Amino acid sequence: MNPSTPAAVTGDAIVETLTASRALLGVIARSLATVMDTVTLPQFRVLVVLSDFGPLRMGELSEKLGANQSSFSRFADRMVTAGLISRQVGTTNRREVIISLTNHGRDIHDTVTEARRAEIAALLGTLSPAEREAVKTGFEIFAGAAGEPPAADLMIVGL
Amino acid sequence: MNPSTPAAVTGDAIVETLTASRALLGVIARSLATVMDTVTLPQFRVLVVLSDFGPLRMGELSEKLGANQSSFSRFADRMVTAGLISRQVGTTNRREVIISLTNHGRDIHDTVTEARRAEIAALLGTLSPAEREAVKTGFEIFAGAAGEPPAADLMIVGL
DNA sequence: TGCAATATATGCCATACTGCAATCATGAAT
DNA sequence: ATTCATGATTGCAGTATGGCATATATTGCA
Repeated sequence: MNPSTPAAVTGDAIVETLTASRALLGVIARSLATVMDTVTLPQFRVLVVLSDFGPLRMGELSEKLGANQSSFSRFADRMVTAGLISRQVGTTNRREVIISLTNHGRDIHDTVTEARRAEIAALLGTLSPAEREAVKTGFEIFAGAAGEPPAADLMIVGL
Repeated sequence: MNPSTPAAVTGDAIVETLTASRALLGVIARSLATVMDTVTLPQFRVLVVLSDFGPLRMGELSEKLGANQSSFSRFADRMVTAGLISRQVGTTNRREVIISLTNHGRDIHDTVTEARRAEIAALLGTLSPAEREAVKTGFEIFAGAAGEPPAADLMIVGL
């Protein structure tokens, strides 16, 4: 279409991608800000995992979080005390302890998710239909190429 | 161009945006993983700020980080001990203490930045020139609409 | 029944981060 | 010279997270 080399195009695209990633990180951060006085980042991560997978055993949960099992037991203590999750003895196997979201925990997760959606919706709302379509297409292509990040990667930053 | 309502387009675009944001968060997280055994997230944030603004006074730095000034003094102790930053008495005003990046601190910041660039470049490299262009355009539009996130927002997530 | 395996919890201890109040060092002003 | 203001550090105290080794409870097996 134009005489610029592929390398040059790629260079620009990298810069745009990094800029957009900062912008999206801002959205993520602001959505979290609303609940950061109630939960810590690692704790929020637990809410996300439980929301994705449903109730899990202590061991499964600690493994998914990459945490030491014994560390996680006390980690869970704090979240139970805060009313974010609940412990229940396993029905079939009484030595298992099942962790579930409480309503409060689910509310917090949903609050963040909704804040994120709302901000992005508002942001896209300022665009023309053509621009929205361009954003959607670009993100679609990028997300397809990148794939879903492994849960373990996201935990590095606590989300 | 087609009969779909703006609302429907926006809805799809929101989903794509959220998906892409997870993908980008994965890139960010992996780029940090390489240095997470050397620095903590809050500490890395200091490296970013110093890299952006150059040497700063204790007070300026703690303010930019939204931290209590006395907390930050000991926070700085740890980073000095780790060889990430250095303290220097101010030249004009001897009660000021200037914080600068050490070579080690700069290296760590650059390592992360470079890892991020490299992964995005590799990712974009798998796309056709037309797709790269579409990604660039979409991200450009989105970033333009979103604007640069305030530093305070990024600090919520420690970056 | 006695013993090994499994799942979780506890004892102990270490580090990172945070805030408030008080202190120390330096510079500026009266 | 004394007093006041500024900038940073220190004392004290608390929360969150983390790991290693050990103890407890339950189950399954011999």
